[in-house]
Amino acid sequence: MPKKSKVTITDIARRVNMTTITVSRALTKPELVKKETLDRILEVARELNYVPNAFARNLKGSKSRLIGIITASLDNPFYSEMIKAISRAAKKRNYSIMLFDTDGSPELENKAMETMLSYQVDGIILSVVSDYDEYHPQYLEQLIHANIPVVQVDRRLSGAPFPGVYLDNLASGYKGGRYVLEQGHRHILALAGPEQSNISKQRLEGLKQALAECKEPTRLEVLYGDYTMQPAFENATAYFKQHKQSPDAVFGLNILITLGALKALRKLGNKRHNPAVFSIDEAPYADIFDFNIPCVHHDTYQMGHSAINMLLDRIENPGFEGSDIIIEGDLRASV
Amino acid sequence: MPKKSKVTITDIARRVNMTTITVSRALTKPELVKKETLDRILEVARELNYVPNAFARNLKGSKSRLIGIITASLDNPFYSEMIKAISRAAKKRNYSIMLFDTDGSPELENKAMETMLSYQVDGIILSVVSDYDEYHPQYLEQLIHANIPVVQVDRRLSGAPFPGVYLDNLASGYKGGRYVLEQGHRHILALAGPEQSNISKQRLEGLKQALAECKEPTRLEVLYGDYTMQPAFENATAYFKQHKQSPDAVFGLNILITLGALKALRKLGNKRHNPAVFSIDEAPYADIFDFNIPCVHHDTYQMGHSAINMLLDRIENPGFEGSDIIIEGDLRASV
DNA sequence: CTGTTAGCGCATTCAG
DNA sequence: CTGAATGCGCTAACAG
Repeated sequence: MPKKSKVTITDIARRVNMTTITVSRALTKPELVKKETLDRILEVARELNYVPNAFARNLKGSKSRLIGIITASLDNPFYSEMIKAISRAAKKRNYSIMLFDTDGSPELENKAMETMLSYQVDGIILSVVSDYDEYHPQYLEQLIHANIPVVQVDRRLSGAPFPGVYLDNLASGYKGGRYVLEQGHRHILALAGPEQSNISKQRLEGLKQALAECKEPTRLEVLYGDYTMQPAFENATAYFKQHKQSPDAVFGLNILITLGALKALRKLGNKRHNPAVFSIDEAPYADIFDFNIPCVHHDTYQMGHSAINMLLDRIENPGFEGSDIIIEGDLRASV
Repeated sequence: MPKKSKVTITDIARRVNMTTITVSRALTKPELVKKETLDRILEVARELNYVPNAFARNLKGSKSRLIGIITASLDNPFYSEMIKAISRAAKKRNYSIMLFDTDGSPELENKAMETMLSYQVDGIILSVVSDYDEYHPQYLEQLIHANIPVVQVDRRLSGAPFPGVYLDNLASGYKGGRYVLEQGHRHILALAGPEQSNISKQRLEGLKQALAECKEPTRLEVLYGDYTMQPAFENATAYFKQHKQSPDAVFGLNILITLGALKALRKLGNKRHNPAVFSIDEAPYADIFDFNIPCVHHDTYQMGHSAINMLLDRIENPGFEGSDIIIEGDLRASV
C-alpha cells in the first residue's frame, strides 16, 4: 500500500538510531561508514523504498548533472540522429537530459531556456529556431550572465559568444551544384529555407558559385520556405502547376524540403517529364530504398557527438573554451 | 562581465529595500504586491539577470512540472514520432521533459528511473526495454511506492499496475498475413523480435491464424532477433546465403527489422528472384518514396498523443486511474 | 567512524 | 500590502 509521504533520510535515521548525516554518508560516500551500519542503512533504505531528493541535493552545490537540449524539430531525422548521439554520450558520462522541442517558436525557445536555467543545467546544446542575423532572443543576456557552457549546433545564433558545431554550407551548396551541372542540368529550381536564413544563403551562394563556373548558360530559380516539408510541398506544387516547362533539376536545400518537393512531384504524377532531384542532407535509410536521390550527405551522428563532447569538456574543464568545428558534407550519388 | 555567483531574491530584496518574501511574491503572485514596488522589483530582477532556482522552489511542494520519458530507442522513427507528440502536448500544458533513451539496456533503464524519481517528476511515460513475461525490473516496487502516475506505451511491462497505450498486435499480424496470402504468397519468412517478446509472439500468432485459414498448404519460417536493424540484416543475409530457394515473402515484424531485411536483399543484389516484402509499421516517408512496401500502418503520433493526455489527466486529476487504450493498425498497400 | 551546526533559495504560515 | 519566522531534504565543515 503506497504511502503518500516521501521517505527521507530522517526516516531512515530514526529506524537505525543514527543521525541523518550518517545516512547521507552511507548513501553517497559508503567508504566513510562502518560496514555494519552501512549495511543496515542500505537495507532499511531499500525496505522503505527510499528515493533521494535531487532538489535538496542540488540546492547546495551547483552541479545538477543535467544537460539541456534545445532543438527546433524532433521529427526532423537530421536532428533526431543528433539527439541520439548526444543522449548516448551524455549518459555515458552520467548526465541526464532535459529536452526541449521549440517547434519553431521563439517564445517556446525563450521559455525553454528559462526552465533550463532554473533547473541549473550544467550545460546546454543549443540549436536555435532561427539563424537570421536579426534574431536576438531575449534570453541571450541571461544566458551569457549565467555563465553556463553552451555549445551550438547547426544553426548559428549571430552575436552569441558560444562555440558550435556547424556544417560547411557553402561547400555543400557548391558540391551539389557541381554535381547537378555535371549531370547536364542547366535550369535549376532551388527550394530554400527562409530567405534570411544564413544557412540557406550560404548553400545558395555555393550553388551559385558552381553555376557561375559553368561555361554554358544556366538558369536558377529560387523558392523560399522554411525548413519543414509543408511549405516546400506547397511551393513546388504551385510552381509545377504554373509552369509548363519543368526545370532540369530540383535542388532541395535540406532533407525535409527535398521530401516535400518529391511529394509534390509524386502527387502531380507522371503526366509530365519529371525533373531530376538533388538534396542537401540525405534521406533517412536512403541506402535501403531502391529510390536513391543524389545528395550531399552530412554526418549528423558525428555532429551530435562532437557537440556533446565539446560541451562535456567545457563543463568538466572550466578553462577550456572550445572552438567552432566545421563538418564537411560529402557527395553521394548512386552509380 | 558575467559574475559567477548566482543572483537570488535576497540580492533583489537588498537592492529594493524589501524583504525576500515581497520579492518572492512579486515574482509568483504579482497581484499581491503594490504596483509600484512590483515594477521596481521586476526591473531590478531583469537588471540583475535573476533566474529563479527550480530546486529551491520545488523542495517544498511536490510539483516539479516535469514529465519523464523512458524509451528504448530514440532513433526508431516509430518512437521519435511518439516523442514529438508527447513533447508538443506536454509543453502546451506547461510541463517540461526529461528524456531517457535506454538503448536497450535494463541497467540504464533502472538508472533512468532512479534519476526521474529523484527529480520528483510528476508523471512518467514508460516504454520498457523488454516486454518479456520474465522481465521484472528492480525499480518496479519503488515506482509503485512512489505513487507517481505512469502510462506505458507500446511495450507492456507484465505485472505492472499502470495503464498504457498499446497496439493490437494480434490483429496487425493477422491483417498482414491475410494480405500476403491474398497476393498469392505461400512460403513466408517472418523476421521477428526477441523470441520471448510478447509483441512478437502476438504478431506471429496473428500471422499464423491467417495462414491457418488458408486452404492451400503454407509454410512459415521464423527468424528471431531484436527490434533493431542489425540482427535482422544479419539473419536475413545468412538465410539467403544458405537457402537456394527464396521464400515468396519476407514479413518484417517491425519497421527496423523490415529495413534490415531490405538492406540484406539489396546487398545480395538481383542475382536471384527477390521475395516480396511486407512490414508491420510503415517506413518513414513511405508515401514519398517510389518504393512502397505494403504494411500495416500504426499511427504513432496518435499513440503518443493518447499516452500523454492520459498521463496529464492522471496527474491533474488524482482520482482518475485511466485504462488501457488499444490502437488498431490499418493495412496500407499501394495500388 | 559518527555527530553538531548551519545553510542552500524559496514560499508557507501567521502577524502586523 | 508587507514582514518574521520557519522548514523543505540534504550535505559541507568542523568537531569529537
